[in-house]
Amino acid sequence: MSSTGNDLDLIAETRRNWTERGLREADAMVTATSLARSHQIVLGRVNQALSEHNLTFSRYEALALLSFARKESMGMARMGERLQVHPTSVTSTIDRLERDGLVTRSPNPDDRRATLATLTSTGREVLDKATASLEAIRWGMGEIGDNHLQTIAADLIHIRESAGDTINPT
Amino acid sequence: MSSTGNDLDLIAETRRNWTERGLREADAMVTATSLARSHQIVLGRVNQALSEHNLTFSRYEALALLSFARKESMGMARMGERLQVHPTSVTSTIDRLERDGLVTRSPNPDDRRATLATLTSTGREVLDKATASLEAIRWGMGEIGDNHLQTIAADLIHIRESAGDTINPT
DNA sequence: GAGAAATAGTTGGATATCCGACTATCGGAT
DNA sequence: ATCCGATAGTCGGATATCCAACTATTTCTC
Repeated sequence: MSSTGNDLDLIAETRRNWTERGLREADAMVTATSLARSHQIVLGRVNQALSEHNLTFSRYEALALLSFARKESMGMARMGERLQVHPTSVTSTIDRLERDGLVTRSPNPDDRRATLATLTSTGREVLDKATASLEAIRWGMGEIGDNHLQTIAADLIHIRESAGDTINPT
Repeated sequence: MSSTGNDLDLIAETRRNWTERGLREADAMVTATSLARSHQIVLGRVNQALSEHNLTFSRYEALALLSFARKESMGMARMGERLQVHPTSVTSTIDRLERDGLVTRSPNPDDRRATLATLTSTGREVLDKATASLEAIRWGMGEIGDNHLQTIAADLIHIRESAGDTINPT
């Protein structure tokens, strides 16, 4: 799972191919590709670690978000904003969490359009165990030192900023 | 699409929440989350740009890979290795490219198990136009300067290396 | 107040991805 | 030569994600 079986640098190879063809924006292409590959690696490790808890990263994120909310409960629209996914993705995620007994749905008494998702005690337990698993694998970051991790996160701020994300000073 | 509508830094907020709860590996968590968000931003822009060509990034990558191959033709297993996706994903991608007339399937005369995917002339045209669109948006990297892009790609090498990817010196 | 505009959530449809299982074929070992 | 493990590709099933469209409410506007 960790080794790719390839004996050549796939990204350097792609850069070479494109450059031969007179590509512009080679740096942007390489960065975008590196980002995609890195994400694939990290997400794969995280999902692997979460699979023993019958979770995926999406579901884990939803549970964690609820755990921080007042009464461990939150409206679904708000969840979509926080998780930055489409409302239909929230519906889908909560469907499965509810099916597995980790979350319950209840009507919002103050707004009859709205639905509240609430963490169950089981959901809380699963979340805590899953969090321990993620800490054990350092959220998929392998043996990379904190200094490098901080550098990566700091550099990625350029991308988040370019999309209009709010960035607070550390 | 670019602005999130959130007036707070979602990642800094998550760090704060987790730190209050005594989380270990906060840097790893922040980096993993930043990576996921950055990927989402870039992939979203890229897919947006490709949508006018009826392509997705996955399909674009497959076309580009074929365009570099001898005779613009390649076995599907090899495509999976190069694109680093599961064989069934290659089947699925080629299905759609074939449906749209951008690629054809043909038997490999040297190995009756194997199937060759070959770029069609239409596929080649669509690829070239799509490439121009991606260059125009700098592969989703916005206005970020090449110096920053190079830094990001260089930092992400730590992650790729940790997964056993082959890295060639620049 | 009444109608229009905005918001909350769901459903249906599409794509991408993985996994397990299955068929066909290749190739090596005895 | 034959049998068995490895390889190529596909199919069915599951999840995640988006978009368009639809219902039910709420809120804003005149």
